[in-house]
Amino acid sequence: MESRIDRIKKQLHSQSYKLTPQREATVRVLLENEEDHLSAEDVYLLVKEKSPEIGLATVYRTLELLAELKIVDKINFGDGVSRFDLRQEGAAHFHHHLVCIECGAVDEIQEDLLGDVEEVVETNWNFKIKDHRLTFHGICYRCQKQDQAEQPEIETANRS
Amino acid sequence: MESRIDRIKKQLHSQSYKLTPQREATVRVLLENEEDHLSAEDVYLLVKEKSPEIGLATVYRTLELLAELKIVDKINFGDGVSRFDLRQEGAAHFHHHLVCIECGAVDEIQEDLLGDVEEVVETNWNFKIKDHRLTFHGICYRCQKQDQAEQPEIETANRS
DNA sequence: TGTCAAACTAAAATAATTATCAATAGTACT
DNA sequence: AGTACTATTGATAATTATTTTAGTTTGACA
Repeated sequence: MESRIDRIKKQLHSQSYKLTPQREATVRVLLENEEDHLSAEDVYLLVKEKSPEIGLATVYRTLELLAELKIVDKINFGDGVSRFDLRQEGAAHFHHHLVCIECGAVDEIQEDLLGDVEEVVETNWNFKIKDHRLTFHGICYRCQKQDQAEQPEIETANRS
Repeated sequence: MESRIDRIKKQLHSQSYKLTPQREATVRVLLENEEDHLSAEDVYLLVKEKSPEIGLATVYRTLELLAELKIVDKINFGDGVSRFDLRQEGAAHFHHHLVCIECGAVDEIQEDLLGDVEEVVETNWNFKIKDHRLTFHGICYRCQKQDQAEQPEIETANRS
């Protein structure tokens, strides 16, 4: 955990940026909430709990900076806010997302599913891929289970 | 073209919405610019050319409605504005996008590249997929060509 | 210690989108 | 045709997310 911060520090230094206390606080929040997909506002509120004097603009600037250095990914699920996600260390590409249209949960897929697809795109469309975003919208396993429990008659009803 | 409008009209009627002149004007703009990925503002300006009395809010409302009925797709490339795209008729899935990080151009891929991937996701993650978004970020063929023309020495320089 | 640039906070500005609300158009019924 | 009703619209205010600005603080280095 600490080592993770150290490495981020080095990444910043290598581009002659500094890991200021505010930036460190922001990174820590991201580390502590790696599972979630926090919006800038979310990050701001969490950072504020530990460092109340921090400004929203600083959080925005820090996230922007981290995104530029590819330490975090800025993603957009179409709900109007940008979300920020720490990159897996050493991951060459972006992970994918499963967005549940019932409960809004966002799960991650770390595996790279697009190897073959990328090859096709690079050769067929002559496009040099640098990054990708893949998001599935649908119903997560939790909601499927719940739906089944609530409306077990659906299956028979449809059989008419 | 006219038949396309007719079909959209029917789709609206089937949900008891009407194809008002304003809505028709908006749809026409989308049809005439099917290749582009217009923002709400873009659509508004184009609609205004033919029907100057139309209001911005109406365009937003219409686009929202069309998106709800799955007649258009609302996409978000992370540049802060939502873009709107007519669905291919009968297309079960969303088409994919190639966003050039140099010139900003957005090209489309109509083929469905994700058949296999979706199957994997549905079974391995137990996720019922309803829709997907796949966007590649990279360098389009136009910029690749241009880069080559401008800096033909790069290749030899690297060979040192 | 003094200087300078980077980074900070708070507040104002901007951009995109949404909500409000009175006016209008269309429709259904008499 | 006339009235009541509902959907839709345009203008504009409000909201939300984000960026910029202005002035201040901090910390590295001569």
